[in-house]
Amino acid sequence: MKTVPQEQHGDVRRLVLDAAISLIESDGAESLSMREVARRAGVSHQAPYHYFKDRSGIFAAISQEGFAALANAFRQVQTDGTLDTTSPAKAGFTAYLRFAREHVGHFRVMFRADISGLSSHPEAHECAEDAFTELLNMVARTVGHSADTQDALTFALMLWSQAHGLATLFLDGPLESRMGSRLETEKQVDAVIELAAHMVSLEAREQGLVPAQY
Amino acid sequence: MKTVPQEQHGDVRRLVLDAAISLIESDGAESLSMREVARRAGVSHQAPYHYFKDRSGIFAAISQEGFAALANAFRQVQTDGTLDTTSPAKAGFTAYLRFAREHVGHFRVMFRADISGLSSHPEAHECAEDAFTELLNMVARTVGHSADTQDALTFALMLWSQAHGLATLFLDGPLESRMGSRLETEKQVDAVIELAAHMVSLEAREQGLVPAQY
DNA sequence: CCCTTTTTCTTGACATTGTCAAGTAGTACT
DNA sequence: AGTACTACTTGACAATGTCAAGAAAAAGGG
Repeated sequence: MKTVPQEQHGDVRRLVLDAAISLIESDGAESLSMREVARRAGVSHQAPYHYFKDRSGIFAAISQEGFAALANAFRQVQTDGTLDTTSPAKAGFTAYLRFAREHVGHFRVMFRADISGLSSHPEAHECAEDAFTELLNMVARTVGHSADTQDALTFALMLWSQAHGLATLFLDGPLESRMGSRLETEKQVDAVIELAAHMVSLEAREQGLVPAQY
Repeated sequence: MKTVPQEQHGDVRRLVLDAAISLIESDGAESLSMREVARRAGVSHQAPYHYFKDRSGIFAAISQEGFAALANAFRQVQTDGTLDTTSPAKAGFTAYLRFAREHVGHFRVMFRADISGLSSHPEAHECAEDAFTELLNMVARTVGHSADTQDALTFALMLWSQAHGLATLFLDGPLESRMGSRLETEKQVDAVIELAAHMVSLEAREQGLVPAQY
């Protein structure tokens, strides 16, 4: 088993990653600079290169971390057995939106093919695959289990698209100005979630889906 | 030692924009460089500055162009009076995804708050507002007209989220590797569209929505 | 035609960036 | 002590965004 770099003394790797994430949160991925990150971590401009091959290495590490956290979030959606069968998708939607809001820095990297590093960094790619698997599991668990694999995939993709679109539109989309306060925005998101979850129920009923309890 | 003006007083502005868009399409917005764009447009490294205030000015122009084109696309969805009442949202979804696929360069800029310039460039912002208005119109026209303004907004946002999420996931998301061929991907997208459109029909029927024909 | 003004583009310069190369202080083990 | 390795640092270089200033070309008027 491989040793994962843990909290040693003043772990520079962690400092660098956190600086990068907070930089992305505040100014977007565009303006992440190796040197600025190093500066904020209080190290020389070359220190980060000891932990990350290059700039894209930092992005890859962030997206890896992000997908791992997302998979975790999926895993924790209603595993306690108390399923809301009238609105089975709501918990999933809410969890996705919360993840996006609480991990803005990660989220902004994970879904950008040009910087996510999923194609070039296998370890990040694996975490993404894992997250997708957990998504499928979550859908089967909460909404229902399709007999046909293809149908299950399509259903899951539809749900993911809905959640992902909502998250990206409200995070980075052109809606900020249109919405008034932060509270207003929150209310609007909840309304969309409610509507979408209701539609999912209708569809699930028509398809005769039932949650895979266990 | 200067290059012959092969383009007849060709609009440098257009050349620069097209070079930028194609660069973003192939390598992502991250790697758009003023100087590379100028090089591809066959002009000096400072020529673009005559048409765009700075790098962000180019992005703003692209997102403005993009939102204008998107508004246009919305306007053209089923204006011929032949509405598909059993699957009223399908045309809209399809149009959105076609727009995304045919304007990848624009699309990648329009929905990134850090580079879209919507907050700093009013003319781009206005085009975005316009596109949103046209979205609302399109929804009322094809799916149905809600009495309650709030409901109509929520419904439109739900539809937009669904379409947008699907577009972004398939354009830049972690699905490329999972999908096999390009054809496979296309089929999967169509399946999701079909499912989503079906759900919209169910919901519209329950809400008693009817398309606003005129 | 020439002269002036404005638009359009160029060259030059500078600070900042990503990254390679090489050096150095500390720790671990022999 | 010596040797190897880790975790950095300093130095250098090409490339980038952008400011400043100049040149060329076009436009307009006499």
